[in-house]
Formats: sequence, structure tokens, C-alpha cells
Amino acid sequence: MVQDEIRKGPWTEHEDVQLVFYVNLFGDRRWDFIAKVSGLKRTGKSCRLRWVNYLHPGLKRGKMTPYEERLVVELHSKWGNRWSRIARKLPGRTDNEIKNYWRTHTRKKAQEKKQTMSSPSSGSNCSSPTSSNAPTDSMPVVESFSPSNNPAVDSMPVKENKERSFYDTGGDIEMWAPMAKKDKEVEESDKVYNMDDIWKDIDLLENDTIKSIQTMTSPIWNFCPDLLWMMEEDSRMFPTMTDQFFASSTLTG
DNA sequence: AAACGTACCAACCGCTGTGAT
DNA sequence: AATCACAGCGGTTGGTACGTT
Repeated sequence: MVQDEIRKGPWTEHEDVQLVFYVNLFGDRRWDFIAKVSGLKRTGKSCRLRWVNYLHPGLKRGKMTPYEERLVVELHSKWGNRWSRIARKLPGRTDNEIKNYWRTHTRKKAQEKKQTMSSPSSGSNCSSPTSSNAPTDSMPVVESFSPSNNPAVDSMPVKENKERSFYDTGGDIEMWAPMAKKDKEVEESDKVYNMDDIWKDIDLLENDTIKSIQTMTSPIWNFCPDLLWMMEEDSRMFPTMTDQFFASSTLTG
């Protein structure tokens, strides 16, 4: 047993970098495997969550734009608490983020509504853009803009046809890399996000070491796919590998 | 300056769906 | 068909930053 005590709570920078490193190596699938070989004392689940909600290069950070806010309201009125589904329509936003937003959003509105209810003089529709309609999980509200004004909404297939959202961990590096690049361009034009230190580190890694490691390693996977499974069997070699990597990487800088 | 309340965010938990065996 | 492992989702909680008193 002695199930190597599982770490919980906030992630450290080092853990983040380590996770990014292994996701770059193996893609964002097989989280249990990644958790194992990375030497992170985290569950696969935890790794995935961290990746999806924080480390993914496609993430847009910072406040929701008014458009996004309206879109959330609209889509929630349509689908209810299907956060992941809603998130697919907001590139760069995670289900968690939207969920959190909605929580505070609705709470605020509920309070506002309570106030307007308790003050009888206030009419029914004295509405600031974000008030008066009190959407709750049970009684969502649609502001008066139709889906047809929203290409994003319109284009959405009712059946979830495996749309690939940025946080839909899809797997392989080939798909991942260009996507990250594209997202970077988008971010560049937005400049809305505020990067923290970890992102600087990750940027450095991506630009320098990770890239070289990718180009260095990918041929190995191509030529010796079996290596992966060998490694899976003997995952102990990885901590050594990363330790060496981290010891000599830019991280120390 | 301290205490308190609120908003926001990150992370965990439990459950469900899905694919592999 | 049954079972298992893993991925994904939604709900919830805990921590912290920030504003107000």
C-alpha cells in the first residue's frame, strides 16, 4: 500500500513546470500515466484539472468581456448548467471559470432582485445592463439578444459532435503545438491577460528548452514507439530525467 | 490599523459516460 | 455482457485579495 502520499492543495511553480514538460512530451491524455511518470505526487485527475484550468496555452485570462458575459447568459438560458458546453463557445475560457463567474454573477443579481422586490416603488424593468433579471440556476434569464446575432451560438451543433474546445484535452503534440501558437497570436492582439511568473517560466521553456527537447525526442517516439510502453513499465527513470532537466534548465535563472 | 464582509479563483470530490478488455 | 480504468463534468469548498466600516 503506502500509496506515496498524494499531494493536495495549491500547485507550486515547480510542479507546474514539470507538468507542462510532461504534457509536452506525452500530450494531454493519459493523465494517470503523466501523473505517474512525472513524479508529481498528484492524481491524474488533479494534473488534468491543473492543465485545463491554468496551464493550457490557450487560456485567456482576465475579466470577461461584455460580449462573453452576454454569451454566457444566453447560453446558460439555453443549456442550463452545462458549463463545459458553454465553455466551448467561449474560446480561452474554462468551464470552471464560467461556473465561477456565473455563481457570483447570479448571486449579485439575486441580491439586486431581492432589493428591487422589497422596494415596491421600483418598477419591473429598471435595468442596468447587468441587473434586474435575476437568473438563477432554476430560472435563467435571456437578455434580449437573439442567438442569431451570435455566429458562435448559431454554428453550434445541438448534438455535441466532439467539438474540440481548448480545454478538451485532446492528446497529441502535433495538434497542440500549432494551436498554442495560434492562441498566442490571439493573446498578442488582445493583451488582456496578465501573465504571472510561472507563465514567464513556461514561455521560456517553450521557446527554448521544451522545443529542443521536443525535436530531440519526437524522432525517438517515431522510431521506437515501443519505448513509451517500456517507460510506462519502468516509470522510475523519469524523475531522474526531469531532475536533470530542471537542474540545468533556465528555471534556475 | 484592525476587523469584517464580499468577490473571486483554484482545487477537490463524487458521479457519470465511454472505451478497452 | 460484464467489468474495469480513465476522462470529463458539475457541485462544492477553502483560501485570498480587496473593499468597507
